[in-house]
Amino acid sequence: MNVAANNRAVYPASAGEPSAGLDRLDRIGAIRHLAPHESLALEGDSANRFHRVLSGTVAGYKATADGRRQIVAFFFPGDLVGLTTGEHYAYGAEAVGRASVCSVPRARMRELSRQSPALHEDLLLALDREIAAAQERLLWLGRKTARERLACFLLECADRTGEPGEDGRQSVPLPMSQLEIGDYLGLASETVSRALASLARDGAIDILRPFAGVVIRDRRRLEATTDEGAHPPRACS
Amino acid sequence: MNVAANNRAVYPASAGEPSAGLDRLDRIGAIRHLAPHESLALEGDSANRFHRVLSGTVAGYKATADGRRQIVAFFFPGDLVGLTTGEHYAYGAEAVGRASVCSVPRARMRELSRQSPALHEDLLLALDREIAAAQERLLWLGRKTARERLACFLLECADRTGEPGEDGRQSVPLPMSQLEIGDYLGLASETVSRALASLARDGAIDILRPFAGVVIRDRRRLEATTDEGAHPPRACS
DNA sequence: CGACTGCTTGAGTCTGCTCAATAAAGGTGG
DNA sequence: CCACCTTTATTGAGCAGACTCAAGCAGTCG
Repeated sequence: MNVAANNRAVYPASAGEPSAGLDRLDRIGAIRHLAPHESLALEGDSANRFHRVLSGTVAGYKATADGRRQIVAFFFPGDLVGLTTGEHYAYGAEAVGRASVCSVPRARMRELSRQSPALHEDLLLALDREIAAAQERLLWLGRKTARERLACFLLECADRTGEPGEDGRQSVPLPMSQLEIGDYLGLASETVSRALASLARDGAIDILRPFAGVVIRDRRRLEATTDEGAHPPRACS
Repeated sequence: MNVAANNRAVYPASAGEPSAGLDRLDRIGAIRHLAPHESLALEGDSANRFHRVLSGTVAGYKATADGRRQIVAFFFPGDLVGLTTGEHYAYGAEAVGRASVCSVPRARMRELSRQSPALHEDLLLALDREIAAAQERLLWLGRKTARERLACFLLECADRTGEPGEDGRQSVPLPMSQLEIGDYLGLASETVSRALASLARDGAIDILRPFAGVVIRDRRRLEATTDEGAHPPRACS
């Protein structure tokens, strides 16, 4: 069995070093500022433009008829929202807190990507990462406990947006509410609160008060929590 | 709120009418026959070729260190397995029952897709569908009950591989075991069995004995079960 | 015709949800 | 700048859906 390195999604270069190919999009798109919870697109809308996050955070979500909601992805600065070849958006998108995006007409983008192989390559990579991320999260939602999901989530955020702090402790700002974290992880907000408290109790993290993120105090321990198993320490067969 | 039509993934043309662009792949790839549970690729393997399913079914999966498994996708004839721009496979793949695939070196494919816009277009579409499918399933795993997941799954299979039978009842062969269905839906196999029995008791489906699929007896009812809510019929606010 | 694998069904347990009450922040307007 | 109101987080109690463990029963394949 080979599961060693692949249990967390990898985001080579989303926030840190925005790729040269994508950067040119920022110059041709229309900038739009979003208030907290303002909608960028609805699920099923015809998809004639897509967006690149400039600042803040955007959540992509799906919902059931009776109001249950599942956040399908968080988009941070540099990420592309609404990538699809299809006619309609597969998910709705709204701002988490204040945010700004740059909207590019899909037609214009196609044209550009035909001209620039670099841009084209970057788009494929972005699609690829979106698939990998979604599938990674299928494992979380299908097979992991609340504590494990939280640990995975915090490590993901740390790798994507966390500040360096390579002395063992790393500050991880979390712009979204615990309810939104719950909608991302398939948990009730109360469970998120409890799981966070539990991780803090174990000394893996410190919770910022008032809640605005966490500090990873013991990354090793957090990584271990990523796969600790549902039941108490049960031996491997 | 607009959630009407988008709660199930749509697979425009996977089995029925394989696209002309992709078909040419079958001529240049090496055909490989797989025994039940034979592995096609391991998670993390370097991804130098990908595969098109010719017959049978292939499962793509991820696993945790302690052996829990999540099937990320089922691939039916005509589907592409292991599409990625990245260096390594994001998931392992193995045959469900007997299967055959056609393996194409990635390098060769790149070349072809540069020459043929039709093929290129088809590949983008396939990627797109893979994303949409994965995200759809995030909603299932994060927010739906066992019965709901089963109903969604059966409808998905019906739309992808089911035989016509548009007189209200449709035969849906299920080549995979209930354990595998469980690994796909994030459920224990016993729960799958119970949920199936429950749907049959409600008259939505008939279960083929010995287990090899179901017959959709009342599609309407099955679709309703797709979103019935965790708790007993609770009114919408 | 056995041995094995896969499905069914039951009993009991547990994780995570719901409901509820309280507390702490943040935003607003006087 | 403060009182007020809203939103978000915390914590407890109880419930329930799904899991585990276990036994029994086909059906299949050597």
